[in-house]
Amino acid sequence: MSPPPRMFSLNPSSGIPIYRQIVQQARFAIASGRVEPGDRLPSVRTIATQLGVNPMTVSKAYSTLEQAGVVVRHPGIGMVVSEAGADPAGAIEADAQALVATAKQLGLSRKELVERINKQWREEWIDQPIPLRRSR
Amino acid sequence: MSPPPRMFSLNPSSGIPIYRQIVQQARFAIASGRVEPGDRLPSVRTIATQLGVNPMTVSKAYSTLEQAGVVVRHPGIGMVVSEAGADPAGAIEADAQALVATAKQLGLSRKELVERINKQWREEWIDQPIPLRRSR
DNA sequence: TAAGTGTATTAATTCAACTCGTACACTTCG
DNA sequence: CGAAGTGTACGAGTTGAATTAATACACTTA
Repeated sequence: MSPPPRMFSLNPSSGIPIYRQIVQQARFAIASGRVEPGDRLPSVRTIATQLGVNPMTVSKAYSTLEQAGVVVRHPGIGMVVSEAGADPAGAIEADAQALVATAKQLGLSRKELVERINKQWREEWIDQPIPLRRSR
Repeated sequence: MSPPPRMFSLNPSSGIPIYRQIVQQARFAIASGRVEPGDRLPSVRTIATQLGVNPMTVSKAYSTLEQAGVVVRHPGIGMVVSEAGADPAGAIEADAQALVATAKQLGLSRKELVERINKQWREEWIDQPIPLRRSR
């Protein structure tokens, strides 16, 4: 009943902070269904050892995920993926709200804003998540 | 004759950088029609004197506006509002780009993102939203 | 030429983000 | 209870981007 060997891996040359890489990979793992609500994430020390970083760095990642409602803290047990955590829409709620507010302030119509989003969608293909190291 | 008495003003307690305040106010002035394409913006030194800041600070704001296509530089003349500058869509480009990038990373489809925007649009009817700050 | 435009260059400063070391509170389970 | 596991509060160190400014310059206009 061992979880996937290595859930996280680092890309030192990416320039992305360690704790953010962990957050990203956890979110992606959940979004892709590799980890489901109710599943436990690896312990802070487990990940810290695997990645060779400080436990506090991992803790910061977990706190971020908890703040976002992706995960729930179970004292003495660890971090468990929440039900709502599986919904990726929640993760962008804050950004979406801010964008809509600005658009309205500038007098943009809803259609214009949506059109802008669509255009951006077509032009944007960067930012693939860090490749997962799957040992198999 | 005399142009609008004071096109720009500073809010020192806002925490928003000076040059960003200038950019914002210029954009709102254009979006609201107070300044139209073809109009000239006040000179760098005029604004610098009025606000008591360094000309370079104003210049940075103008460069930002030029970069965004809001304004065109006319050597020896000054900065003139461009035709495309009247389109407020450009002002939200950065935020839209960030939102799309995040959504893609989370595995959201384009339709789901747009639906999210629409929902947010309906729920949002604040009178004077605080302008966006950069998301970092 | 005189007076007006914007800006390249350089430097000082600030300030938030990031990471880590240590010690602690807590829960589980033998 | 005690050992071993969970996450974390606190504090400090480092770094790097962002912001603002002083100065001198290139350019256009009239």
